[in-house]
Amino acid sequence: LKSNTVQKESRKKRRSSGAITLAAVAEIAGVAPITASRAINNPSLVSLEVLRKVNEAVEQTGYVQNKIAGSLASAKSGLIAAVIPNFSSSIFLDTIDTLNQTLFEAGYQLLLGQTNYSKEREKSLLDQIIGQRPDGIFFTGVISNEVARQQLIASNIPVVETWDLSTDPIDMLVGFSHEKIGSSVATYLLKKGYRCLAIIGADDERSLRRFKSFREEVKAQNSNENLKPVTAINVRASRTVSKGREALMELLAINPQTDAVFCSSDLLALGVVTQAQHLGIRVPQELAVIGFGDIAFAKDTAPALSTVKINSSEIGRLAAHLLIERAHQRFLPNKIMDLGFEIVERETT
Amino acid sequence: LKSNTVQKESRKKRRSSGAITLAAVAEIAGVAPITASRAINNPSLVSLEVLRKVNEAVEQTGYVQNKIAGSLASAKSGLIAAVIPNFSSSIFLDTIDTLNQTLFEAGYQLLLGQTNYSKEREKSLLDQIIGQRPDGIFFTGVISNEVARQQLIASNIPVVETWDLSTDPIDMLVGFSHEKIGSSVATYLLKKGYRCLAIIGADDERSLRRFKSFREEVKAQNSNENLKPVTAINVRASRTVSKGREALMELLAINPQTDAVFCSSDLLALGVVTQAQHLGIRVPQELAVIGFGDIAFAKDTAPALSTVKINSSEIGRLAAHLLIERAHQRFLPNKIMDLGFEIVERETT
DNA sequence: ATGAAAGCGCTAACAT
DNA sequence: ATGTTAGCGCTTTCAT
Repeated sequence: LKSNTVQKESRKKRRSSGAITLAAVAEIAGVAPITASRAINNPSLVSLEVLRKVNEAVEQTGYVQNKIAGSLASAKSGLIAAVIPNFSSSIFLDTIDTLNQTLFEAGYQLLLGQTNYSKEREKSLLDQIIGQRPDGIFFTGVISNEVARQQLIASNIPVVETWDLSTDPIDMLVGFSHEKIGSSVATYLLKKGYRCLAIIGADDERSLRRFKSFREEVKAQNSNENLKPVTAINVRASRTVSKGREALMELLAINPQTDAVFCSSDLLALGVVTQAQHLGIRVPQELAVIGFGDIAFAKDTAPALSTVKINSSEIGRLAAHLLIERAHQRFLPNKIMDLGFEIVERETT
Repeated sequence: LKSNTVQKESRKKRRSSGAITLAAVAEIAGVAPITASRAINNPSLVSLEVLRKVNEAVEQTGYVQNKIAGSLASAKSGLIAAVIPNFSSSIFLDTIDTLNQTLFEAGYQLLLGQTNYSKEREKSLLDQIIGQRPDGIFFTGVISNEVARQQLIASNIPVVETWDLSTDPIDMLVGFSHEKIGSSVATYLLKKGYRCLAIIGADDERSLRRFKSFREEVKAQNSNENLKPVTAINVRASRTVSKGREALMELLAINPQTDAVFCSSDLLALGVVTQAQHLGIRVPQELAVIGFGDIAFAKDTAPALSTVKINSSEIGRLAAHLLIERAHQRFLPNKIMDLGFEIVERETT
């Protein structure tokens, strides 16, 4: 049986990666390549007889589809890109986890890029990503850079922005209002009777927006009451427990009367609580602490941490569904979805 | 100027994704497509004049390379796949973080897949991944499934296995010995004077191997001393703080004299410490606790957590370098690298 | 330093 | 239900 790969006149040019191709499988099965393709990708289109022969040939050769070639031919890559700031902020990972699960079940692979909160990095990452022609792009946050926005719109790739609300998303949006969170937390703490409020947080854009409305709410309620101005400690990019401990020391040096702190992350809040315990400050009697994110073990710390809970898994699930729908060209009426938030009262407030 | 895309006889078949192609850029720049390609990918090969014209055309059109087409032509995808169990075990994320950083700087994109500790899932993920023809694959852990191993070897894709040591890796390996960790921790606790040891852990393969050698070490040292047998609490797949709290209750019910616990993760250990505090058990005087992983805030808990530290970032960095070297067809002498570990003594032992 | 030609391996489009 | 043909958009190979 002369079923060896025929070496042509052997003067023309050749390359080939050496891997088994669909054409080889088709030849063994005794059908045309397109028929083998159908048998593999859409079995209902071929006869049982053909299906059997093709499957046999696949088994025999150990054939694995070259999706690169398929992507080029069909203009569908089967890839969805996700852009995240980093892997340390575990708060985003629940979202990515669920996003990935949901996408995988629908047959998509996840292409992951991290920006480290750098706008330049975000731009070069975006070029790389668009180059890969993904079937959709998921962003943690919204894109403000106008050049990037235009590029995304021009690329015609479905986009979901998340973790925020904005009036003019590039395409789709699944998020919540940081402004509402800031004012709600302020109102909550004031209602609980705290009078000298402070904030400890990172200087990323979303934290800053929460803090801004927090301050404004305090100021607004100050007309009829006698409130101290809000003290702010900026921890830059460090959202860690140890930074929270340091930040409390800094805060108490500036304003020892502080009786409530709103932190931009649960880890920072945990640090504040730990440090307060070290200093013999009773939580929440002398100092109330509220975090942000509701990480998995917030309820298991001692005392259990009060925080702002976001349904981060739901963001991932919804974003995945939106992208999949869009990839299938389906009509989507609601392009902006507000998932809200919840203040979870535990033992630190 | 008739520079519009000429619609041929308009009876033949056409498709085209509609995006700007390299050919279009080349035409505007007045050069051949291959020259435009060189100007973009390897500027040193073209004259300054050509470079200028091509850059101008790129700017003008907003051209973004189609890497899918490039990948097909060059048999290089620019993608490296990473397989992780999940996103919740933050211990793996430092590795992935560094892996991703290092790869990005070298121009690679990360394709991420999660197995959820399921062998079936791992297999179907692998098919999907090989289909994308990545330039390398990173595994968290080692691959035991023989079919998968053969498939990977046949695929000819560079592979790094990690987080473990094995005598016959598929290709390259960056890890450490779980057996040595188990026996070292046992020796350490016994030297500190603890006499009734216990383990609390998940039932993944690597934890079990640490525990096995932990037990064996205790048994081995029992010949000359009078040690109690090791009690074991299996928490299945939950490596959470709250599970650690539950597990301690379970443990004390079974064996109230326990004076030292080795946990398979820092979060579990943290739960044990928290629960001990709730119960009024002094740590480490009445109960010693040691974790695994050295998560970022292990040093900031109260009391600070003793643990086993793995250089997880280094695993990512090394793996990235190995894959990149291999992708460039370079020779690699040391295929197995043992990164070791360190017992970090803090306040809980 | 630049270009012409020929594919990479697959699938869409149009037959039959 | 199956096949024929012609690309997808790029880069390799070989010339000049």
